[in-house]
Amino acid sequence: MKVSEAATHGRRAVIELREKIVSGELPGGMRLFEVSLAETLEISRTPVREALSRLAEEGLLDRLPNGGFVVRRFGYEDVIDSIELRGVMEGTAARLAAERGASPEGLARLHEIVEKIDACFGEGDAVDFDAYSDLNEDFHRELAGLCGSEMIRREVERASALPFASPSAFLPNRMEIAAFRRSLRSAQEQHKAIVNAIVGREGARAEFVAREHARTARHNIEYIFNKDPDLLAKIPGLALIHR
Amino acid sequence: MKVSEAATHGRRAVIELREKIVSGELPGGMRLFEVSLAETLEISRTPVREALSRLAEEGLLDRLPNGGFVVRRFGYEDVIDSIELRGVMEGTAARLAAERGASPEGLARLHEIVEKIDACFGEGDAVDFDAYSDLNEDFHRELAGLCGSEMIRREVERASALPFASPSAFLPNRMEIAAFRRSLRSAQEQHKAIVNAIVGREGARAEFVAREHARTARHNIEYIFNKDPDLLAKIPGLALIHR
DNA sequence: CTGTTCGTCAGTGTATACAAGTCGCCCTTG
DNA sequence: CAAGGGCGACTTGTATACACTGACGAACAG
Repeated sequence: MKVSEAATHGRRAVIELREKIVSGELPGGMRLFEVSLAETLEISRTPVREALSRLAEEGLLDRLPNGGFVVRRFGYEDVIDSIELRGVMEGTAARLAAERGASPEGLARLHEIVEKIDACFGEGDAVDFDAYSDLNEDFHRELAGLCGSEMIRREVERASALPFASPSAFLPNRMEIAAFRRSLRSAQEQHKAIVNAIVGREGARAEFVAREHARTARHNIEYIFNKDPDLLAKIPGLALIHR
Repeated sequence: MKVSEAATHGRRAVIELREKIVSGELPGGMRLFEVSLAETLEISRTPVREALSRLAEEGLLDRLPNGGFVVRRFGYEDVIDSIELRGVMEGTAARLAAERGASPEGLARLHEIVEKIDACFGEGDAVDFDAYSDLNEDFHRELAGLCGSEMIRREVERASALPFASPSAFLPNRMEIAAFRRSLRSAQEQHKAIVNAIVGREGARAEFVAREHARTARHNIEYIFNKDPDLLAKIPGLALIHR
């Protein structure tokens, strides 16, 4: 058996089912039955139950009042709202880091990430997307934990958990649109402003730049919905959106 | 079998275990073993697993990396942080209700609740605690759903889920301290200000009054920790705090 | 034709036996 | 004495049989 596979049937089931939900293969509103899933995945009902329970925790499934699960249905408004919530949570993490003070180590790591992101930009519109995407995630993860509170870190991460709420959800793998690439530069300016505000103990500024930063994602998704809805099925994590 | 009992062993186990955690009988940091819990509750391991899974979802347990659960450990900072987060979330709900507009029905229900709370106050410091407590919960629940977004409602409710994060966590059953009773009046003033701000589409005001409103709870818990720590074991939902 | 009741069945709830993994301890060996 | 390996107990993972419940439909009575 492959080592790369998660050790247990339960973990594997979580991964496979998540993939099927995110890809839209199990569409929103569909009820999931333990027996049929067990047959599909070729395991018994027990690890299936385990997996369903974890996916409910993750927010991809809803529990029915009398037992059973349905795939949660997400619409345009839910995407907007979850981006809004991520902005609010990241804003709170930034504000608390400014108000309560951030550890020198954390700030150093954040500065380092920002510098590395700078290095992703070349002449003109050229951007190293893959590197930017990874570093962007690092930045947001570091920000979440910066104020030193485990509870804040945890809840900020949670707000980024849904596939379309993540900070790099729309950081286009091979997106050719020039406006999107340019938006990365202004996003990086916001990264710097957030760090600067935290260093200067400017809580309100840190909070609201972080919120505005999340608006970039909202702007992108609005563009996609209005101008290029075909992209919906193509961008990972957007295929499950109900139209 | 009694009708009042939750239908399934699993549900009953959730209730009993939650009670034992909140009361401090199962202290923070304690590892929970399926077999021993099954023996204690006189059921098999299956519904115990189900219950543990739900309590992890609720935030009272943490999953261990290689299986198993521990009772989550909460300290003073966690109480402060979770109240902060509830304030942030309720602030967001209030702001969005102001910005996006609230339904007339929702606003009417909110007004009605506010009026009923007014009726809880008598001459001098007299307050009908029980009625206030129920109505206060109604107010916060109504506020959470006021902007019409199911996702916002759900996440605000979630932020109030931990026993010491709930809006009426410290609304003292039989608390004799006059200052606490007086604080209820100013809390009610804040209720009115929040509603007023929402009606007037003043998003920023709604958000920050709601945040300040949550500070009442923080103020109370700071008082308890500093001046009267014996109360910790007595107030429901505070017994699980690690000192 | 409509309402009610009973049966069937699909699906989850529960118990339990067995498998497999993890961790600590002890023994062995260098 | 230290390090490494292996043994064993303890705990969770998995399969499966059976119980229970709720929903739907058919049949019968009013």
